[in-house]
Amino acid sequence: MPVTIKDIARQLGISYATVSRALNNKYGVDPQTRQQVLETAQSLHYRRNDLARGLVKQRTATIGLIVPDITNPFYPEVARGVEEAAHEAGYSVFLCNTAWEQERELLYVRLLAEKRVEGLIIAPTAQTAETIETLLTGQIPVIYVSDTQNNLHSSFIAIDNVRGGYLATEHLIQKGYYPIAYLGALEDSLTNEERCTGYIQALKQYNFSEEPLLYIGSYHSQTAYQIMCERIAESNVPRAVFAVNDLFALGAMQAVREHGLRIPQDVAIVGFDDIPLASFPEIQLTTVAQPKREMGQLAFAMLQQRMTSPTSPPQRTLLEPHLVIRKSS
Amino acid sequence: MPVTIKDIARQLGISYATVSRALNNKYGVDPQTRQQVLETAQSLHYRRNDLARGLVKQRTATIGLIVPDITNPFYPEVARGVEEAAHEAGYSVFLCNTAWEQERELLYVRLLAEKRVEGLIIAPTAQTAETIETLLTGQIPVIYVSDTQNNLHSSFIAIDNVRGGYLATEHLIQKGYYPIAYLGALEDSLTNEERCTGYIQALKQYNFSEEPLLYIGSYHSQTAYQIMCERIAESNVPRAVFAVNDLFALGAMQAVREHGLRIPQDVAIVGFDDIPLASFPEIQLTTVAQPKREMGQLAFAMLQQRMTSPTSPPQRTLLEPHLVIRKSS
DNA sequence: GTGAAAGCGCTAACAT
DNA sequence: ATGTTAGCGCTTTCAC
Repeated sequence: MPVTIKDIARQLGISYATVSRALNNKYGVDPQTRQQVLETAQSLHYRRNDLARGLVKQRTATIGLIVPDITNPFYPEVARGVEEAAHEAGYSVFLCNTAWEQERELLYVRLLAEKRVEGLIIAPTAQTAETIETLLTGQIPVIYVSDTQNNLHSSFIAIDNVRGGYLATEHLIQKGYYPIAYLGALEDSLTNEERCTGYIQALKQYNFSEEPLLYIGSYHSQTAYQIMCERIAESNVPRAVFAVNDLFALGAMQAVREHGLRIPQDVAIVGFDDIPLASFPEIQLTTVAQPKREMGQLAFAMLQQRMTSPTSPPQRTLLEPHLVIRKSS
Repeated sequence: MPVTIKDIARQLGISYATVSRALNNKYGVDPQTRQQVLETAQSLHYRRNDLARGLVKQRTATIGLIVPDITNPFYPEVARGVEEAAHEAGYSVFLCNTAWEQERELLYVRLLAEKRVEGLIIAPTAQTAETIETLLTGQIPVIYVSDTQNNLHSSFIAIDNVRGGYLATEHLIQKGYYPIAYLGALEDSLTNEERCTGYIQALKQYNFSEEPLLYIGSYHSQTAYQIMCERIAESNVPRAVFAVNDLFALGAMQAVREHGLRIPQDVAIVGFDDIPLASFPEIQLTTVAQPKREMGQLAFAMLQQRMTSPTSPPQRTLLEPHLVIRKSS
């Protein structure tokens, strides 16, 4: 049985209210008493019980952060941003990983709500926003990060994926590559759709005769690799590939290189995210950069705003994407 | 103000004890009553308060996982293993990232203890074990992962770093490379030291005339890169490099390649961890593999054992490292 | 099958 | 400056 403030009070022969006051640096405690309390707390290895504290204070100073894939370097970067900002504001953050499973996502939302986190930042697996909203029913403010949301009452911060897709594709078109394929995922769907929309827009804009070439697979690390391998086996290789994210681009790159094709001479590749690896010498992946860390920080700032004034109107922040051209295209 | 079981009870004109029973699927509740309770709970958007529940039950079904660097692909993999195992056992896990800051690590230990997690899995930043132990004073079971511990009363699961360092260096020696440098970090110290010890052992074993060549820097993503750049600038490039981990190896690789040197013809490189990238075609990094996912799963299994029988003797698991030879050496 | 009541560890009035 | 007390939301005896 852990030590409580009552144990301290008993040992000192004082009331436990005084102990509480001393421990929390409140006014009206004799400096000497406080000193004694602090000392016995130390010697008894007292640890305050945040469950009890949260229960009475109706505050936990904790937020939840739910990400779909901790294995994709993009999300850890965002997470660090959130963490930095939260830490500075006196909040601690509980990070949960859903591994692209929608069921887990809802589980964690429920769990975090039950643990009474004061806010939630979610990089959703798909268009689960509706479900999440009904699950929370406005009880806890939510900020969606790296994912736009259709329903107008929810706040999000994301990059302009359509524009990003457009920029990437435009670049490939201007380089004269033809045909250009889009390599995407089923999950991650809204993000995926938007980037794909940008791709199609660019195609239409510049060359309406070119049909979209969509390679869509499930979101596993090997998907992009496999899809490209199949195309190569069929001798049906596109001149250029725009991948929904850098991990997919890397998978494609791997497949292309393993089959002795050169980048960009045989196949040009563009990704999305600008993960640390993209700038690596032998990778040199052209990609649409996202301000990951900043997105995390901003997400927390938005959340804090909603935590302090829940009635404020939802914020919908769309960041400008920025194409980073490297040797892969 | 959130909905409580009292609200449900009031609306139904029953006592809230019954509501609690119904909600928890306890015996002795009229099926019809239960049904009604469930329905009103739903319609009122009731969410149970885990703070209150944990307070009375003295259980939270939650564990904490503290990692030093979520940005290093090694840790997310371990984290997934922990999560999988924990989830299966009905525990949820709160992941905390210390960013290699010892102060933060202690902060999180304290925080998680106050939140009454039932167990802690820590991949420590350094030899903080002593401090952590005194902080917890046996109140919460701890498993150290990916880090051996000197004090015999603590449990850990780690790879045999000395052996790993030995294997890597032995490989480079047998390839005939000379001189061989060790590229390590200040932080991560015990792990670092052990791998370095293995390196020195191999050197002594095979060629006692060769002096250890130690390149030690702080643990930032750019450190390895910078150190190697300096050596290259000085025209003082070792024939081979054994790096404390794959991220360092990658940094070295980047420096080497940017300066027009070839791998392994000019400089051979070996890493440690076998992160997903290591097998990438144009990387092909020889490395000491660690069973990351399994380590996470085992860590949880060990923790569970200690949570159920806290008096059981500490377990000290040392896994066998496995050298994966690729083109970089 | 259900209600009344105690109590988990703590904070915050309200007294003194 | 300190003690007393109520109560946060819940589970769990113990009655009935």
